[in-house]
Amino acid sequence: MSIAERRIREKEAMRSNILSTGWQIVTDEGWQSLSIRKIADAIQYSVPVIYDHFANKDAILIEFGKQGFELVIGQLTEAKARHAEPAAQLKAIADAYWDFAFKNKEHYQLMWGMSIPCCEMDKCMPERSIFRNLVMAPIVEILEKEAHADAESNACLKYHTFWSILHGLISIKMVAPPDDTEELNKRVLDDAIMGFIKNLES
Amino acid sequence: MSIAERRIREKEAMRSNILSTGWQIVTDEGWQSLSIRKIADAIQYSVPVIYDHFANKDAILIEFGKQGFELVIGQLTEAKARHAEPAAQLKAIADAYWDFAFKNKEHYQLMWGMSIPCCEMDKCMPERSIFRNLVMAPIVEILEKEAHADAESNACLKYHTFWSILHGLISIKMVAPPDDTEELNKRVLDDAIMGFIKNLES
DNA sequence: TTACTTTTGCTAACACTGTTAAGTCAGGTA
DNA sequence: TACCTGACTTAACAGTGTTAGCAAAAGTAA
Repeated sequence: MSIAERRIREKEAMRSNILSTGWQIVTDEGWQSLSIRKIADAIQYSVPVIYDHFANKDAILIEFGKQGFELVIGQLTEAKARHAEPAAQLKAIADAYWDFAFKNKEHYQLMWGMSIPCCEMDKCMPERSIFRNLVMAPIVEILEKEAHADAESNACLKYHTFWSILHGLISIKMVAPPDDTEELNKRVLDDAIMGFIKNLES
Repeated sequence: MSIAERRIREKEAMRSNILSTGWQIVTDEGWQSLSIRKIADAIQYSVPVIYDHFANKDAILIEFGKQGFELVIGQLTEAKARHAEPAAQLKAIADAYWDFAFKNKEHYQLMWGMSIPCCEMDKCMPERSIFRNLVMAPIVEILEKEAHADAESNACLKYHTFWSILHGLISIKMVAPPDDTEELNKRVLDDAIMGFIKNLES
């Protein structure tokens, strides 16, 4: 009983030790240079121990992606709650998402599988649908207010557009950082999102 | 004279042999699994000869990125030439860009440095500014037609927005391919780009 | 033609990756 | 006490990018 319990506890402790040590390496050197051996070295265990807790290296990176989703969902929820009007909510979500991406660059990249084969993503990431619902709700509200014929199916379309704009801007800025000013980038975001919202309402 | 010329010719032949053989591997197995040894094997030379022609593996991948730019610039130029009105030109460019991205997935990914450390990109890729000018021209035209106060500076903003929408849509579809229908994706593109153009004109 | 130099290409290694088979040894169980 | 299960290790396999050092061929000058 108690022994088995302790063993489970120890196993979980080891697992989270691997994750937090791994994350330390990621923040220090970038996720590209995370390696199983580096983790093993840091936790002072041999390499195969890590494979007792994770199927492979990708599983560890996917775990970080999940953590990223949990983080951003929290921040988006807060940002949304600060406003009543759906248009204002949408703008707040966009701003919060933007902030998150650049304050949590490593997380952001792992969330959208910049490293991981894409097919496994959807199964491992139920968080993506939470994110989706969060963004979709205010869009549906706006469309319904404007009494559009097919609000539901349009919302799906508009959701994709909304966060394509966001993700596009962020991707570009991440690939080629210092050739434009910080300020221009924020203006592009504002321009795009305000245009999008305006279009939604008309 | 003639001997030196032949040597240069042979050297260039070897270089393009490396590139075309490398590209064969990329199209067969994806750029992630391109390796120097695989190229060496395929061209039936030992590994170090490749380093006589390219500083490292990244240099080869960057070369493919360049080729991608040349390709897309050609196709966008054609698409643009088929229309007279700047709004129609912009739409045609967007459609052509979209087509290119999915018909040349490997090229597209290498163009935007999904593998390569970003800092070196700008130096190695003057093609990016050609691309930029190509897209910017019709935007400037529209803005000037509408007699906007600061057409020039706005165009820069709008250019970023335009292709952020494009790149965002494409990135998303590339990361998670089969969860939405082909048709929806095209509708999202049309929706986003038409909305963008409408905004530009008002 | 001979002697010298340059170029070309190779072998073999270094220092890393991810992953796993096989064995050791301690803790817990009957 | 004898056994067994698991935790943990060593050592290896099969890859990766990269480079030092050497042999042979090719071209040049006497």
